[in-house]
This record gives sequence, C-alpha cells and structure tokens, in this order.
Amino acid sequence: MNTTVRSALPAGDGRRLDSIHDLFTGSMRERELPKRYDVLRPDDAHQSAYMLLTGYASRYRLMSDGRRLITTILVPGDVCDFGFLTNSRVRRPVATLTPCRIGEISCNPLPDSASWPGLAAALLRRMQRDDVIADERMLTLGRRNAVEALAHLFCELRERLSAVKLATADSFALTIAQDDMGDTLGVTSVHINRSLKVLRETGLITLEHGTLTIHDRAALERLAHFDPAYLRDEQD
Amino acid sequence: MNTTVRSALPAGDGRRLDSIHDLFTGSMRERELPKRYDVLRPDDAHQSAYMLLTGYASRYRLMSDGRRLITTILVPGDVCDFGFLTNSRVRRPVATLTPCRIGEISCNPLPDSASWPGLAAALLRRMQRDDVIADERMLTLGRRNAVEALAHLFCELRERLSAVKLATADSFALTIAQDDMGDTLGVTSVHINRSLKVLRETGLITLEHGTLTIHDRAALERLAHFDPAYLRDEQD
DNA sequence: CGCACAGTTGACGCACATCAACCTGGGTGG
DNA sequence: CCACCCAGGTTGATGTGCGTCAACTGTGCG
Repeated sequence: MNTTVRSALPAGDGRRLDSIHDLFTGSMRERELPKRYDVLRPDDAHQSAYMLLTGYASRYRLMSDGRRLITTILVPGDVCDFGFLTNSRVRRPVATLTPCRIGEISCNPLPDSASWPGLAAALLRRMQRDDVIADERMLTLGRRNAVEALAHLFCELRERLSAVKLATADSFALTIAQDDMGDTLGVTSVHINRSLKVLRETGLITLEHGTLTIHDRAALERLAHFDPAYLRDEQD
Repeated sequence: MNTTVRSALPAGDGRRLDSIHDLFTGSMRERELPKRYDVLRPDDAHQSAYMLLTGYASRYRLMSDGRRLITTILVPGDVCDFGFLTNSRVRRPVATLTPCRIGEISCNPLPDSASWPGLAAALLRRMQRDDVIADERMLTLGRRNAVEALAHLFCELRERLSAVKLATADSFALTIAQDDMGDTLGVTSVHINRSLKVLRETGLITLEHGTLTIHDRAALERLAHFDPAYLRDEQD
C-alpha cells in the first residue's frame, strides 16, 4: 500500500513518474477486447487501473427497465475510471463500444502519493477535464436538439482525437453504432439516423465506411454551439 | 505555495487537518449572499475555495442564445468548485439560487499536499461523489420523463440534505424557483409546474410555503427509479 | 449462399414547447 | 395601513420534435 509504482518500473528507466503516460507505460499489461465487452462491473473491487489504447469505450448507466445512457465516451489515452484512486468499489460500468486494446496496471499496491512528483496534479487535471466534458454533455442532453447534439458530439470527438493524433482537421474514424450514439445523446437510434441524414444533406459531413469527414468545420461548430476552449488543458 | 493551511489555523487548535470540514472551519470567512448572486465567474482565477453553508446554489452552463442548464445543485456542506486545487481558471459559473451563506478560505497559499493526512483522500471522495451525482443527472436528462425527473430530484435532495441534518425522513425546505428546477431537469418551468401538479394530485408530495413533504417515499423512489446507494459514502 | 446485424425509411402518436392570459402573495412606498 | 407592484406560480390552446412500431435494405462474415 505504501510501495511506490516506480519500483515496479524496469530498472534504469530514467523517466520521472510525473505523468499519467509514465504511470501506464512503465508496467502495463495490454489486452485485446472485443466489441461490447465489460471492462468494469459495478460493485466489483478496483483491482486495476485501465487506460484505453485503441478503439472506443464508454462509461454508462442502466435503469432497471432497460433504459441506458452512455455518460462518457472514452477515446485512446483516456483512463477508464478514476475509482481506483480511492479503494472504492466500481460505481458505474465501463464497456467497449468497438474492439479495443486497453492497458492495465495493478493497483495493488497502490502508488504512494509521496512518490508522485506531478502525477497527482496530472490525475487531478484529467478528472477535472472529464468533469467539464460531462457538464457539456449535460448541456447537450438538456438543451440541444438532436441535430445540434450530433454536431457537438462530432466536434468534441474530433478535438479529443486530434489531441492524440487520431484525427486530422476534418476527419477521423467513427465506428460507434447508431444505437450507441443514441444512448449517448438521449435519443433513439432511429432519430440519430434521421439527424445524421440532415447533417449529410446539409453538406456538413459525410459518414461512410467508419470514417467521418467534416466538410465545413466552422459551420458545424456554429451549429453545435461548440467552443473548443473547454477541452484545452491550460497547463500541459 | 508550499506553506501549509494548517499554519493558518488558530494556534493550539488540536484538530488534524484531515477532512474538508477541518479545512474550512479552521480559517474561513463567512459571507451572506443574495439570491442570484455569482459566486464564481468563468475565466476568473481561483482566488479562494468556497463551501456553501446555508441555502441552495448551482453550477451552471449558458449557451450564447440564452439557453441555460444547471449542472449541479449545491446544498450546505458542498464545495462550490474544486478548480482551486489546480490553479486553473474558473471553468463554469457558480451562482446562488436562494439567499446563501458561504464560507471562503484563501487558496493563496494553497495547502501543501504533504501536510494533509487524509484531506487529499477526502477531497477525492467528494469529487467522485459529485461525479456519480452528475452521472445520475445525465440519466435524468437523457432518459427520465419530467415527472420521473422531478421525483428523482426530490429523492436526491432529501438524501443529501438528510446527510447534513437538513431533512427529516419525509420533508425539507425547498425554496428553489420552478424556473431553476426547469433549467436543472432540462424542461421549461411551465412543464415543471404541470409535473408538480401530477405529483401533488397523485398524493405523493405536497409543496407549499417552501417546504416539500413526501407522503409516500417508497412510491416516490420507485417512480423515480431512485437507488440511494450511489449517494452513500462507503468509507466515512 | 444465407444468416445476422446495422442502417434506412414511413406512418402515426405523445411528451413537452410555446405563447399568452391570469392569479397570488409578500414586499414597498406613499 | 392600505394600494400598488411585480416576481413567481398556474392554467389553457395549440404546435412540434422525438418516440414507437414496423417493414425493408444493405453488408459483412461463416
């Protein structure tokens, strides 16, 4: 419990343990997971910390009558859940949306905070970033219509994927099913389909063979009321 | 920046600085604020950490065309925003919904993490609690209808207020305007009014003179699909 | 080749928005 | 102390975005 993670790093590795990247690349085990695979199940203990490496995954909530909402879409580089920091039980499920590769590090022993130079701050900034993304999604769920919601989702994903070099200025791989987009934006997949059609017929995007192309990003961002500022990390 | 907060505490105060309560009661300044007062404005620097002491407040988001969503309702004991932990700028506004008393402590100097025995863990648990509350609100915004949403809001507030001794098993002060309930649940105040009427006429609640009374809590929780587990702190 | 799954489209109904009028009570100034 | 005021609450009439149900169409995979 008070052993450092650094001791688990390969000897002679000169890197400081001061970023989330270091934490994972030091000693993670990689796993390939299929589509629709449960990474974390509620009420389990947090045995490991997970980082998504490729593909799309989700944090989600279920209601007893089957209604579902995806509360977070995870992209490569994202930490699946921060619950491992507090020795608590898993509070919400995490599942893949596409085939994924994830990195896993045991949190037994958990890193001792004294041995993290900038890691605590990095984790904190990640959590707060997730937080503003969640706020923005609430704005979508409560106040944007379906077309605006889709436009906003695309702008957000492009920005986040761009930060990890997985999107260009106008295109990226979007392999999420329309059902899952619906459960992300609080509408049905049928309505997602119709709203996609609107965006396509307006000439703003095309989406085919798992690739989204944005033809007029400024217009898409205006339609979505998207302001990239909330995603930018001030200090990195 | 590396001075401890503890040094600012009155000398001879024997308490350990290991809870959020200690952090604030040590050296806070109290302020009375009117209804609709902005506690934190976006892009300001975080000069202080704030805790709500009485009344209701909110974190919210605005769109350029005037649409608004309240993303968090704050009750007494809640930290207004955790942004002070990272020296970042305020990312979302915080405003009172009713007249409030708030506690303020300067975060200049910020507490040094080495001097916090259990404080870091306590803050982390608070943040994660806010997080699951946010997830649950997303479920409301995306998947509950207005009557279920109101029922859920009432169950949640009762539970959270009960934890700070401000609610009994079946009643508490609810002085939030219907406009603000609407902006919390993603509907108009007109529709809030009609949904309240449904809950009243079903005999589940009465709401008068700023007091909400729950007549059949089990039924209300069933209607709302409310599971109090997500609010309970496992380790406190 | 055919099965399964995801996407597409149409017809119709409902939950909630919008607009507008009216009510109510608590606070304020004359 | 009454008259006024006005923010917040209440209600009705009507419009619309999205849900629901159901059929059909790709399309990739064994």
